[in-house]
Order: sequence, then structure tokens, then C-alpha cells
Amino acid sequence: MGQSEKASPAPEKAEFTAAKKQLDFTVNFKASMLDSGASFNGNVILPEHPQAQLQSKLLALSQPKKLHANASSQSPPTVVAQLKSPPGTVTPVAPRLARPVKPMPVPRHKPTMQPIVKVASPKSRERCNMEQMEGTPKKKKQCNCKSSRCLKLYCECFSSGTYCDGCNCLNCHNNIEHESDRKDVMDVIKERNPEAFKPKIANSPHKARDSMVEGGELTVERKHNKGCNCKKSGCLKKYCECFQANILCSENCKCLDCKNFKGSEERKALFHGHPMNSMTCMQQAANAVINEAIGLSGFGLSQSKRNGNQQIVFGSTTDNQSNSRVSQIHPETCLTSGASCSTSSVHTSGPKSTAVFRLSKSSYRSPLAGILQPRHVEEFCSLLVAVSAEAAKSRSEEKRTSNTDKATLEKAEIADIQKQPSARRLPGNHENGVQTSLSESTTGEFQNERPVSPGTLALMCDENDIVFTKVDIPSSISGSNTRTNMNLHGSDHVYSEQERLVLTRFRGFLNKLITRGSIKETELEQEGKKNL
DNA sequence: GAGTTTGAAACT
DNA sequence: CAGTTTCAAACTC
Repeated sequence: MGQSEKASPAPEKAEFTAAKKQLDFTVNFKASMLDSGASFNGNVILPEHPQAQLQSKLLALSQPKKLHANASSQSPPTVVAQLKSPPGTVTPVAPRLARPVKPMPVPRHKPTMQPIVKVASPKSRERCNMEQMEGTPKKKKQCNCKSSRCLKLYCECFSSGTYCDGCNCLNCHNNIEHESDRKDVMDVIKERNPEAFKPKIANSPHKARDSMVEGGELTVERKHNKGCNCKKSGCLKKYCECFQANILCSENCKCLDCKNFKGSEERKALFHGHPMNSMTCMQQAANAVINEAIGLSGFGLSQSKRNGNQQIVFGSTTDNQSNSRVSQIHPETCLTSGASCSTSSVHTSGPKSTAVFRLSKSSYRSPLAGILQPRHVEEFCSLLVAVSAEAAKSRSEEKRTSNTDKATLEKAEIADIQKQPSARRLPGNHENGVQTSLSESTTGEFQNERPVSPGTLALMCDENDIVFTKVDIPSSISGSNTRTNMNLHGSDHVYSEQERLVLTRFRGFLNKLITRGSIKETELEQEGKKNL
């Protein structure tokens, strides 16, 4: 560490004056903004900024000479710090005019990385976290520099040409208060490397992200200007600047054992293995149970070569790059492809590519992929609700017609139950016919299935199966005494009737699902054999 | 949250 | 320019 900067650089001269000017303008600017009714983000100017406060304290400790300024100098910078702007080279707007519209830096921080040392403004942090949760971070990351005073390229803020704003850094000099100091250092660095403050990636990371979303294909044109130099990370960790920027390594890179190239299986596996959102996880779990039920070993399923068929191969048309982008995958996409969110290692980037239809341990694909769609679940739930309501209605009517012969009533009810599948078909289009058929409970089918797993048994509420069996077989219910539920009256009876119908339908649904899965499995196996 | 690993930047 | 050190972020436990 040469630390040319370590000895506090002399020229801090007109710093206070500048800061004061800045303050004046700041106040005016804010006022004018408010007057004009422009929406003024409360995050822009915070009454107190912990960092600025701490910085002031640190400065007071380390540079007592600067404290000659009157007491008011303590608070002005606090406000000024909120309006720090990046240098003109980065932001066309006059640096001191408004809050810097910082170029999107390479995202780095984990949301949880928040040293206790300093607390960023709650507002800004909240905003930042929110944005990160959405997977579309818009605010620049905050650095945590401790020793560099944020005046070295180690500091992300500094290297991106922006002032630190709401960062967690210590003894920060990358602010308007130390502008001259900062400028000197920048000059030195520029002298050494004129490109030092230019974006490392040709296009902005924002654009990069967008390009990721759009079909998941990376725009290979975007390159790291300097290229990475990774040795151990395989360029598949965020240590790698290329990976971090969601771009592929290029000829500019000098990395070893690079796996961040188009067609890299490791890269894809990494991408697909990324934890999904909860809904997808649930879907995967459900599929796992269902697959277990139909006796499939999802692993080892041969993959289809139907490259264009996204229903079959998740991301088949993509060359997904980063796990960090997974959150942007539409849940339905994952759902449609079944459990393949964690999966498909099929590479289909083109005939020239090193396309490999490889099965990895993470290469699991549900045979239900493409069959069970979110809307199916929705529709089925609606159906269950309808069935339940119908049951309740029936029981109410039954009560009213108390004169009716009990046995006759029950027969009618059973008839009604049996009619329901055809009478209340699932709404909407059912291209694959799953919904309609799913609503038809067929016990025979179920009996023909292979043994089910404990998980599936649980899912199917097997302990209630005795009741179902009795209900499902019309002959067994013609006698009113065989159905204990039917002997009940009042709300209990209604509830049990509702439950019975709902569970019956649900069982039918699962049975159909199992059948569909079996069929699909066979299809996939056959296709896989062909491909091999 | 502390400690380790990593790779860029800085330095020699 | 290559090797080493420093640094901050990413990562692991």
C-alpha cells in the first residue's frame, strides 16, 4: 500500500466554502422543488444522515484543524452530504444540483451486509431492500470501505465515479466535503489509468439485466472492457466481475478454468439450481410427491430435443446466465415446466454449439411439466368451492323438505353428486383436456395405479378413503345406514358432506394427474430413447 | 456475526 | 511486467 493518500492530502482548502455554497444552493433547490410542487423524494434529503454525522465526528477526531469552522459547519455538511453528486463526467446534471442519478453500478452487496458500525438512513435502506426484493435493484450499492477512505478503486462508489451516499463506509472522503482531496486522488488514478473511471462494462448493468429478462439470452456483445482474471471461482461466482455483471467472459478475460461462457453446463446448472420463489418451491414439492406417487424417478428422464418447446425444456431457448436473475423468471414459466426450474441441463443453443443432452444430478424434470398449470390449480380450487357450496345447498334443501322420504332424498343426492362432474366442468379453455378429465373421479383408475408413496397417501387423505369408497360406489350408498355421515343432521352433516365432496373431487384430480404423468413419462422415455 | 476466500487494485 | 500486499466484497460456517 503506497498510501500516497494515507497521509491526509493537503489541499482541503476551499472545501468548507464549497460546502457552504453547496448548502445554500441545496436549501434553495429544495425549496424551489417544493414550491414547484415537484415530487421531492424524501430520501433525497434526510434531516440527519448517520454517515455524515459519523464522518463529521471522525473528521473532527482525525483532522482537528478543520474544526476551526464555526459550529454550523457541522450541520451543513450533513445536509450537503445528501446531495452529493457524482462528478460531471458521470452525471450530465450539474453535480451539485440534484441528487446524483448514479449509473447503476455492478451490484454487490447482499442485503444483509449491513455492518453495525454505521447505520444508513432508514429510508434509503428500506427503499434499497425493497428494490432488491423485487429483483430489480435500482439504487446503487453502498460501500463498506474502512481503510481506503473511499478514495481508491476498491471503493465501488469511488470507482464508479459517484459520491458515497448512505454508505456504511468509515472515514469517507468520497464526498463533497473532500472534493478537492477526492479530485486529486482521481487525477492521480487517471494519470495511471485513464480508463479507470470508465464503466467496466460497455453497456450499463441495467441494460444487462433487461437483456437477461428478455428471453434470458445474454447479449454477448457486452463485454467487460478489461476482462476478469479469475482463477478459482470458475467465473461463476460474484467474485468475477463478468459474472457479477451478468455477462459472459470474453476474449478480454484472462481467467482460468472459466465456466462463464455460452453453453457452459456448469453455468446453466448454477442458474437452474437457484432457489425459486416459494410458489415454485411448492410446485416442485408437489410435483415431487406426485411423481413419487406415479413411481417415477424424475432423474434420468431423457430429455426431449424439442428445443423450441419451452414447455418441455425450461429455458431451452435461453442461455441463462446468472442465478441472480432467476427471480425475474415468471413463476408461470417455471410452473409450466414443472420441477424443471431446478433442472434441465439440456443445452440447445444451436447446431454449432456443444450441445449436450446431458443428465446431471440436478437434472430433474417432472413428467407433469406442461400439464399442470397454475390456472388448472386455480380452476380446480374454484370447482372445489363450487362443489362445497352445492353440498351445503343440497343439505339445506334437504332440511326444508323434511317430509320427503329420507331414502329418496339420499338417492337424489347421490345422483346429484354423480352428475356433478359433467355438470360443473372447469371453466375456461382446456386445450389439453386435463381440467375436464380431472374433474371426473374414477375410482377404477385409481385402483389400477401402482403402489403409492407415503407422501402421496398423505396427500390423498388416504385415511378417509374408507368413507370415499363407500360414497363412490353407488350401490354401497343406496342403503342409508352404510353412510354414517348421511345419518347426521344439521351443520355437522353439511360440513361432512362438503368435506366428502371436496375430498372426492380432489382425489379424482390427483388420480387424473397421476395418469397424465404416467403418460407423459412414457412419452418422454420414448423420446429419450430415440435421442440416444 | 466472525472468519475465510477471492480477485481487483495497489504497490514494489 | 511479475510478484506481493492490501482491500473490500463474496462466501462459508
